Amino acid sequence: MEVYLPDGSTKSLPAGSTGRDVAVAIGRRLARDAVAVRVDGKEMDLDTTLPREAHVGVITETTEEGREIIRHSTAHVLAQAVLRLWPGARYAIGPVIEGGFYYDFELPNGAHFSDDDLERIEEEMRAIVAEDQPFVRSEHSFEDGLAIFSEQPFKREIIEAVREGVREIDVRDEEGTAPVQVSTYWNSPAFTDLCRGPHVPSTGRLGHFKLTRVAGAYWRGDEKREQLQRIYGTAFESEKALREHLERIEEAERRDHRKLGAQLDLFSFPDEIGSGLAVFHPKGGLIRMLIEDYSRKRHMEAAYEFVNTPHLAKEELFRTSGHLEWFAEGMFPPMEVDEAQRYYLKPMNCPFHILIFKSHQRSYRELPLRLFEFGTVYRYEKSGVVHGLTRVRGMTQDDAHIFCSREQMREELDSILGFILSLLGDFGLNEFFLELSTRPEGKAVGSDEDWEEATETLRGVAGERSIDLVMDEGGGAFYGPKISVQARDAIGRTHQMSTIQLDFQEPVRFGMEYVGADNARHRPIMIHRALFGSIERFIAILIEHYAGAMPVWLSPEQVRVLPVRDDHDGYCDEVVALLKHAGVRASADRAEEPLGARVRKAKLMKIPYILVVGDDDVNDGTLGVNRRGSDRPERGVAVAGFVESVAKEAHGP
RNA sequence: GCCUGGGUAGCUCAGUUGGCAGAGCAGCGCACUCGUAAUGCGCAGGUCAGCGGUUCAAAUCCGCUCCCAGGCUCCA
Repeated sequence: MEVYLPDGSTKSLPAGSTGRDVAVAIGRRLARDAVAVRVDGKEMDLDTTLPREAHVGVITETTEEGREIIRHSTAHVLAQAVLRLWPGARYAIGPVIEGGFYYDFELPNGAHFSDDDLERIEEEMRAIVAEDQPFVRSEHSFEDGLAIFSEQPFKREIIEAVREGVREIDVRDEEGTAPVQVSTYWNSPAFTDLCRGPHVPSTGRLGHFKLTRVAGAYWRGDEKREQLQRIYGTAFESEKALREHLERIEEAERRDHRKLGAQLDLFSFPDEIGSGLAVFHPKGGLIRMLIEDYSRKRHMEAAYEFVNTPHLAKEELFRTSGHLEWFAEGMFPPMEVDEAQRYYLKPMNCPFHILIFKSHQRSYRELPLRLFEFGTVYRYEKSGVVHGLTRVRGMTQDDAHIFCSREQMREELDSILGFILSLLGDFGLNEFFLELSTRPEGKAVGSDEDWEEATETLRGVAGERSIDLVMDEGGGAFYGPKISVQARDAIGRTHQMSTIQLDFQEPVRFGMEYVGADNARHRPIMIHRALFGSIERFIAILIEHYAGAMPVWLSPEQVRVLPVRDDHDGYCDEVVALLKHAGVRASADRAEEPLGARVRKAKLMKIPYILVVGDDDVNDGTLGVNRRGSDRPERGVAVAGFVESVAKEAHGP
């Protein structure tokens, strides 16, 4: 038989050879690292007998595909371990997810896993690995499959779903045999699981895993269905790779903005105020002000106009806008002001900006009219979803609504996108991709044609940038499709930042018009856009991106000056005064504690420059400069030169 | 909302079988005057999240409530 390899070469092997034979024929090392094979584009077990002619690639353990197979195989071992420890447990699904896997169970008598169970389960899993049980594939008809899993309602439901064609299944029809209908794997006579595969050849191939947490999860993600017990874990090909992965997770935890926010005294969430409602302390407030001021400056340059609107409004406004019809579940319940009048906290700023547009008759000469506001909105997020500053119940959007003609919209959208990328870049976010969210089925207003035109316009604008575009079907707002800009942070995570929404509906609902050059009345279209998303979220992302060490221009305290002894105080004060005069945020920390302790405190606050001044400096007019990120302080730096260079850095873009 | 874990001093966390509420850091006071990531001594600090119950006795056991974290999107 002939085997075509990915590098274009061909190998002849005896008929009936397996994937493993191919790996062995290529090399010993490859055979050792192989976990599965790809045959004509399909992943298969190493021990699968190959067809007479096939394109075969060996999947090795260090590739993403190889790791997925290891993780998936480990999930089966997890299921087997749980079934050993909880006889009568029912098992549902155990897929691979990004960076790991999970498996869902229903334990007998409504039992739940606790954190302590994880260790017991891991131990049992190690026993299964030590037993080196082979993974053996067998194929069955639907009827046999239902019989094998007669005690397993979740497995039966999956088989039924496959039979009814609700789910895709990997149907293989080789050499004219009947299509595979249901495939199972067993790795000991006592444990069989329903699975498409492939798997590693035997459990002995596994072992570098960790169970990370337990959680509740609904069967098929449907909150009306059974709540199952989920165990999350991850697995790697080696102990070293596993350890590195766990260290990466720790790194992410170190960067957690909630933790850093408390350590750096930036903000807090007092219980007395309520869930998802933050207060900004002086240092956090300063960062916030700096971000807002910079944004205002850029918006001013980009010909936006600044408006202000209140936080609440009468029910009627949100009826007109459609929010009460389409967004009510995201809104706080109304306030009854008197019998006849109900007020709502605003979940969005758009209705208010529309009213500003409508305050007098508009001419085409005024368009595009760009109204900008740092608008604080309130949204009722379910108690389980609030998270630090990234998912809150009260937030301030850097929100603008642009009213323009249909002829202007494309150019306007394009310039907004350019504006966004440039502004985010100034904050050190430079890696992006775009996401296009389309009409949410059953949750949208407006005609199909309008949606089509809006979606295509956005697609066109996005397509002109050389940035990846991914689709998010059904993810748009009720009034229109949107482009969101996703940014990648310093440790590779992506965050949704900006959104641009194109809206033909609100202008209709509010009866907006302008007078055209033809002296006739026309309907404007409306663009909603927020660049930071919300200031709160944006600050959270910056904190995590920079691990709390904000760029100099955004650091609440840029320079701290430490006199070695108290007879250096006078010189220290002079240096602070010079820095302040140059527009640098500087302060002194007197010699009431040992120098080392003061340096440490300043380091913990992640202050960009720590200056130490002592006898030599007083005599020579110099400084000792301890720069953030370097552990070697520089002595004898001239004051004037330092002040000039740090002042430049302190002012930002 | 649901599942799991948690809530003890400002922060991080101990607290055994139910038997006087603990430590480190931070704060305050005194001494120390120091050249680059923790000076020493002392003092103060608590409705053990809240409410109810069991008990001679509850941080600890039971019930309810509130708050926080993770998960509930990844599909054999």
